[in-house]
Amino acid sequence: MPKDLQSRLEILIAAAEPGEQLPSEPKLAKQLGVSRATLREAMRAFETRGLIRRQQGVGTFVTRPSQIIESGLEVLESIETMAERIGLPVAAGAVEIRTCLADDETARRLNLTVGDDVFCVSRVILAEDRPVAFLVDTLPPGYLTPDEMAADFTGSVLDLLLKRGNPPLGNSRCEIAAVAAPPEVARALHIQRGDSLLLFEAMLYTADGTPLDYSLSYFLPGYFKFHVVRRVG
Amino acid sequence: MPKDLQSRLEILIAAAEPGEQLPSEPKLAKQLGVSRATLREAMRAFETRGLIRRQQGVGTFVTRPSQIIESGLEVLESIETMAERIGLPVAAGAVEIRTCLADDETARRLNLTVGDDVFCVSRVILAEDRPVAFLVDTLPPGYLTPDEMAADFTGSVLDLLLKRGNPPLGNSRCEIAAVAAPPEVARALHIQRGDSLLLFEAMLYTADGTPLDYSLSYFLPGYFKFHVVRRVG
DNA sequence: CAGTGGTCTAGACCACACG
DNA sequence: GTGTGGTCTAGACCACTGA
Repeated sequence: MPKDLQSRLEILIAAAEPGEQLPSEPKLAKQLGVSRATLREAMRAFETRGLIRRQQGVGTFVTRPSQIIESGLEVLESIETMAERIGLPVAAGAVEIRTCLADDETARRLNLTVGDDVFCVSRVILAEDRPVAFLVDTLPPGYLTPDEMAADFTGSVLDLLLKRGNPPLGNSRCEIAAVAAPPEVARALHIQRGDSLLLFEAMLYTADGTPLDYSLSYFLPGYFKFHVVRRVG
Repeated sequence: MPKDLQSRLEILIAAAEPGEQLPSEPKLAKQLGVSRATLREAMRAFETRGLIRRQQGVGTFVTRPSQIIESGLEVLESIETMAERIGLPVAAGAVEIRTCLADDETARRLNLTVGDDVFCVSRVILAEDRPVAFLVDTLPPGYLTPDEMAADFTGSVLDLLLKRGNPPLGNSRCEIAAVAAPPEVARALHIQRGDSLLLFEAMLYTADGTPLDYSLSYFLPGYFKFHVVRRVG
C-alpha cells in the first residue's frame, strides 16, 4: 500500500483526456493495490477540485474546469454576472420556490418572528452541465411573488431585485466559511457528504437598512476564485 | 442504522459538559448501533466545527469554542491582533524557520526564478491550547533574518514587518478557498485528513508594489468568522 | 438486466499517550 | 502494558443508469 496513492492518482488523472472514463472503482482499487474505501477517500480531493466527476450508475470521468469564475468580493454580483464576464454559459436547475416558516436563525436575520411566513428559493447553478454551486435565498413575504418568479427568474434573486429597481438595494454583509457538505447540498451538487465547500452566508439590506434577503451560497472549490484586496491597518 | 446518526450525536455532544470525555469509538459505535467507520465519518463535522477534539492515544473530548475570532476582510491584520481585540490569548507553536528553494508557484508569486533561495516560516496558532490555524509565509531573501526572527517573532510575520516599518507596506491581495486538509496540515492542526478548512492565499506587496510575502493561512472552521461588506454594483 | 458509484459493516493493525 | 484514535481491508448491500 504505497503512501503516495494521491500522487499516483494525480498522474493517472492528469494523463487522461478530458471526458475519459476511469476504470470502475473495484478495478482501479485492485490495480492500485488498495481497498475500495481507501481509493474513494483519495478521490474525494480530486472531485472537489473539479478534476473528476462521479456519476452513480454510470462511472467516473475526468474533467477539466475549462474556465474558472473569478471575482472580487468588494462588489456584490450574481454568479450569472460573473460567468457572463468570462463568457461561460450557466443555467439554474432544481429550482424550488416555496413559502415556509421562519426558523430561529432566519427570523433573527430578517427581523421577523419564529413561525412567520418567509419566501424561499433554492436552486443549483450549472456550468457545462456540472453543478457548481447551491444557493438558497430567504426573503420576508411581499417582496417577490411566485408569479413574478415564474416569469422572470433566471437563477439569480439579486439580478431580479436589481431589474425591479424596487426596493433600492443597499449593501450586503457576507460571512465566509469552509464547511463540509451537508447531505442535501451534497446530493444537489453530486458530491460526497463531507466534501469541502466554500460557504457565503450573506445578508442583503435595502438602501434604508431593512433586511431584504438572507442567502446561503455553497461553492464547489475548483470552479470559483474569490479575492479581496486588504489594506494594511 | 438510523439515518439521524448526526442528530443523535449532536444531542449527545450538546448534553455533555465542556471538557467531558466521550466513550471510546468502539464503545460509542456499539452503543449507537453503527460501525466505527460510520461513527467516525459522522464525527468529522463536529470536529471541524470545533465541538469535539480527538487526541490519538487519549480520547475524544467535548469542547466549546469559548470565543470566536471575528474580523472584517477589508483590513489586513494578524490573528494575534484579532484575538487581542476580543481578549483571547493565542500563542504560536511548531515554529519552523528555514531557507528553502522556490518552487514554480512561489517563484511566480515573488517574481523570482525557480530554485532561488526563499525565506520560509511556518507555524501553528494555538488558542486555549487548541491548534486553530496553520500559517506559512514565504519571503524573498534579505527582508528577514533568522536572528531577527529568533529575537522578535511572536507568531505574526505581518506584525514583525509592521514593527520594523521598513519596507513600508502596501496592500495585500487575498484569494479565498475551501480545501480539504492536506496531510501535513491535518497533522499540525490535529484533525483528520480531508476535513474542511478555510484557506487564504495572500500576496503582500510593499508600498511600491514589490512582492514581499506569499502566505498560506489555513483556518479551522468554528473558531473564526470572517466577513466582508459588499456594495451593490 | 448487468455494471456503476454510495454506503455500511466487521475486523485488523498501527502510532501514540500514559501509567 | 493497556487503551486510545488513525488507517486500512474485504466484503456486502443499496440506488441508480442505461442497454
